[in-house]
Amino acid sequence: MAKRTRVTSHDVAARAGVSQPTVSLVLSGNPRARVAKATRARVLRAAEELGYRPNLLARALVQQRSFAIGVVVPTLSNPFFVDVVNGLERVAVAEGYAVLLCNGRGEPVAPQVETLRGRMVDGLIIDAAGAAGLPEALLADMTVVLVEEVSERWPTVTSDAEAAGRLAAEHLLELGHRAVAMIGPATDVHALRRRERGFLATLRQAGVSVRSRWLRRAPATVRGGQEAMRALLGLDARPTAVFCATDLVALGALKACVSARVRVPEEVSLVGCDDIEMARLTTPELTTVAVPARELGARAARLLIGMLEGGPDTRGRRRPLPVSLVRRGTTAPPVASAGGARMEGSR
Amino acid sequence: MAKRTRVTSHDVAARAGVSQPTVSLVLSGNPRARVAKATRARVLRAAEELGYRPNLLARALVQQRSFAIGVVVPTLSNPFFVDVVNGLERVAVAEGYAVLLCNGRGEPVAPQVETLRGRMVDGLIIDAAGAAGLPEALLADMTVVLVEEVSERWPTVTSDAEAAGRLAAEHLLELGHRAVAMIGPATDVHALRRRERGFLATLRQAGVSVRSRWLRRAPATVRGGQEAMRALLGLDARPTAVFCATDLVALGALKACVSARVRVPEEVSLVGCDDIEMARLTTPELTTVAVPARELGARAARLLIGMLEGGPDTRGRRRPLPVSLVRRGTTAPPVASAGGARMEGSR
DNA sequence: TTGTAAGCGTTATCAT
DNA sequence: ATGATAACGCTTACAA
Repeated sequence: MAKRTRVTSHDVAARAGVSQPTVSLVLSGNPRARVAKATRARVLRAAEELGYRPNLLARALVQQRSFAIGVVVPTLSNPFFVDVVNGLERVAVAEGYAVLLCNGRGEPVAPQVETLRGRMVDGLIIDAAGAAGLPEALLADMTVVLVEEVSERWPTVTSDAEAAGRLAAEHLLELGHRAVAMIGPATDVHALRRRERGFLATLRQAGVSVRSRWLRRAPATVRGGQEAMRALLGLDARPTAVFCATDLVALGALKACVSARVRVPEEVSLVGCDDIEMARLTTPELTTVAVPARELGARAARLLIGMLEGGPDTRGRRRPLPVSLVRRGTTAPPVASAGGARMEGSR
Repeated sequence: MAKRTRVTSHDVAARAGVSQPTVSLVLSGNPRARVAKATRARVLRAAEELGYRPNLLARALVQQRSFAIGVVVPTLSNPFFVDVVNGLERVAVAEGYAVLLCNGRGEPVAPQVETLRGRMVDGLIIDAAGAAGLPEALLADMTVVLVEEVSERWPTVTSDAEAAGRLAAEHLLELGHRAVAMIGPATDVHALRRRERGFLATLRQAGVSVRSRWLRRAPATVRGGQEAMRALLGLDARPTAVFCATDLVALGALKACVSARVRVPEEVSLVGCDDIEMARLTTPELTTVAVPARELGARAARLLIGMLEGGPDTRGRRRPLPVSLVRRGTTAPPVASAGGARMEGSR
């Protein structure tokens, strides 16, 4: 709020020579508002002249409805989440909802949810932010949709994360890789765990097991991928292929390979997951599994708004969004000599 | 808002056997609240048991203060702005302000500002979103800080954009480049214009002029850079070096070169601007001018909050934040044969 | 068709 | 130390 008091519906009423509720009647777009043409015109002109903007807070207070939805994402530094948000905002705005975006920045989300709650958002979309770990009371009596998580309690929108892992595994197996590693999630992010599970299960079914030293865990960041890959390259026995839980990790891994002068894909194949824009900008381009981020967001928004508007029961779990393998430059058949060479560490 | 009505201070009052204002007195953390220890304890317990959360909307309404600041950025798909937001959020949250983030998504910002205004944010930070072009009335009686823009009307926080252009030019000149091109901004984004101006002015002072066909304009996106670079490479006479207004553009340009099998930096040098994380992930790594995004955001937040709290006049324009050249792999001296070769277009 | 009155959940200014 | 009472700016019956 600015210091000097803003123009209210009272001011408009005074100027138009009508009562304040009449102003409200005219301006709130209430369909069954029966106002004389003349007064309506006067009110509209007065509002225009005064530059009147309704106070949405006051409106929300009385309507018990803010027409705002809260969105919690773990970070915006991963372009994947930016895409989810983009998809979701487009829908929300079109439906007349404002989006209050809470950037987790890696910090605990509870306070953020708290804030959103306090600001009386009509509903909440929580994306991969560990809603399961949230105190029960925090989300009591809230309308919530979860993205990329599972829950008995709230409806969810997910991608087919296990399929993502499976596709990556099948691709590597098909190329002939048997010495396969993975850089999985360091924290308990549901979708990433499922990618891992799908990957490992598929390998196992093919009779390939991932040695424990080849199953690394790293934060879902470039740096995380970089460090994990560095460790992998430092091992006596190296894998011929690595699946990374996210593209950001894969980009870090690729960087680590380049720094260590390990050729990709000749010496080691790399598969990411998400298909962020950056995946096409490296050389070689990153082979990855495309996950429909925007559609994930759009669906979540549609589902939430549907629930808010109390339409027919839309909560029925829809099937996960399909993912697809995108073959690019970081994967190739393994060379025969794999599994033994040792590198001297870079940097 | 959820359907079933939420617990209010009245409920707490009833349970604690006190009046509602007493509850407010206890819970609002008012320093000069003189409440008996016993009552205070009872109130706190009742609140705890009921899971009471104050309605920030109601509070804002009566206090004429929402403790929220609005932030408008042109897009979150450029990591640079994500960093600005990160820097700014850290400060805001520490100072007890919530951040209402408005993602421009390339669409006009007026409606977004409108929303923020309606939601009674205490102040507004507008980053490179063309606040100058906004209708006068829209920002009337608002407390505003501009980032990376100039304005007589509002205080601003900027980086030294002209220096950014100058550093890029000096670097290229030093390497011996004379056939120099630039991919500038397609729209009127102030900082980008100034980068361009600094670049061109420095070249001119060194007696180098940029041919008009070598001065391209493109949206500040990867695709924009890609297409502009493709056009540049298709020219009969090619430049030996290209300065891109942003890293995203430079990344696109680099990609275009790789696709066209034009070697960087041997055949063409590339300089970006911003120093986003991605700049270090390509091969070769991108030479760029580092701009302190987070610090830009942090300063803006500090300035705005200072104004809101009505501290001493902090509005005095501070000097722009310094930028610095980061020499990496996409720049090298030109080869002698430059300026003539023609490529057959890729794709 | 329009004005009056009530109330949304707070905080703030008084009496008591 | 605490309890009425009056805002804050709006929407929504209900009266006129």
